[in-house]
Amino acid sequence: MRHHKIPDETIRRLPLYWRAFQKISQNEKTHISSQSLESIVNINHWQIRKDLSYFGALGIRGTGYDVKRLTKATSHILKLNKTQKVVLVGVGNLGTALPRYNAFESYGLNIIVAFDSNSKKIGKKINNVTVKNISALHEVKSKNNGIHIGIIAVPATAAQDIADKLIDAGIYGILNFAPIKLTVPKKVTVINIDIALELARLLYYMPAKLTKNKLRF
Amino acid sequence: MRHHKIPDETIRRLPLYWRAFQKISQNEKTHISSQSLESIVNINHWQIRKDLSYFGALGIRGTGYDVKRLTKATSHILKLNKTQKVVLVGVGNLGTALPRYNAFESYGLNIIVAFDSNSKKIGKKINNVTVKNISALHEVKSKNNGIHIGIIAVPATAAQDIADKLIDAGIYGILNFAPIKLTVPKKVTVINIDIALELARLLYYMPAKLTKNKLRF
DNA sequence: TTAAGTTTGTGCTTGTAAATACAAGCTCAT
DNA sequence: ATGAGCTTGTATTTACAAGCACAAACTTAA
Repeated sequence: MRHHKIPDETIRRLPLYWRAFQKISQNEKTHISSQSLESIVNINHWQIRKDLSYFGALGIRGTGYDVKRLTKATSHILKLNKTQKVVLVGVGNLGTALPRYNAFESYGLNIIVAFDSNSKKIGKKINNVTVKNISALHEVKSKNNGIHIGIIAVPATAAQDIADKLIDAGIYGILNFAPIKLTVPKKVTVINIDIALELARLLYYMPAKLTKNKLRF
Repeated sequence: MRHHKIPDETIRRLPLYWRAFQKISQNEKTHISSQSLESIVNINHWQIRKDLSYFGALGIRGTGYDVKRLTKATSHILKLNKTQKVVLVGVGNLGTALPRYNAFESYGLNIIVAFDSNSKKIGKKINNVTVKNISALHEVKSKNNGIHIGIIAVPATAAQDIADKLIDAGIYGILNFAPIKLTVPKKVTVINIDIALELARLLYYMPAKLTKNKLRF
């Protein structure tokens, strides 16, 4: 199994496993079966086994998975074993919420600096994160301080320009909240979160009778 | 094609098309080909044609798609042709950002009331949205005012309880920001946005040399 | 009217992930 | 040490979505 390409969907689930392992290891339990893990993470036990098997035989038949070992393994795979520095661009409504959002900490992710173009915001501190002028974005590179991930929380019109600047500054991964598809070199990975789109999509699944509108087209 | 089940992935792209049509109809253009649409939404032209064909023959061969007609059709499918009322629960860091987030408006989505358990926040207004005590959540039902969508932006520990309450109050669709898988009846649709998870997932795709950590497991 | 040029709609192929079933491997009690 | 009872790892099947190619249908110009 080891040399197969790991499915993206497996990677998507991995942080869930990791978070569960963290929680379990706080209890006294040293081992856990895929069956009991299922009830924690709400993922089928066979799916769990298949996912974990991509990274080699990590479990012990008859006993289950060694929680410590799995924590170590998934930490390593997801590169969560040391704190990761993140740069944020855009401290508007959404951007301001992110440095305060403590869910990042649980993954060892740390927003260490923010940038904005609005001069009123520059110099402010959001939960210990200083907001700098966007023209200083290149500093991220020159300081070469191990920042490889950026969050874009600017309006759609500015997003591509910011993405280009981030990549210039040595960023290899972008979490993009702007509702636009960014064009980036192959070496750069972009993950999009389009909140309004998800909400709009949700509407489709609503029972039609609730939102009755007769219309032919 | 009409009677086939429409793929979820098609539904996921539909809001993107819709947004593009809105923009195009502001220009003078009355028709657009899948080819030119590709350059706007960054989705392959054959994918666009296949997606749209699920809803019947909406285009004209040799000419393209009638923008007005498509706007109407996609609006109807996504139920975006009239303003949709949304209820928000939890006005913490993330929750506070959402009523101010103008991206919702562009889809005709309208947060009309918010709830929180923190007494300090109750009575406040966030961008014209009043924050009420969470104990009054049932009002949503009694008023029966056409609210069928809820946003959960509370801590993971409280999320399931809030979900239950929302469903009791007549909510059929939940946008869940809490990092937990909600258990809901089949008639209710849940869409999850787990921001920290996406950021953690991004790490996996980063070049290993950048975050060098040697470790065997 | 006809032929050249466009553009859609869809059948077919390929790729990817979920679901299933079960053999292989481990533990523990006797 | 042996067999009953678990639990993993994976081969196979099933389901779904992407990618492709091209005939069908329309437009326009002569």
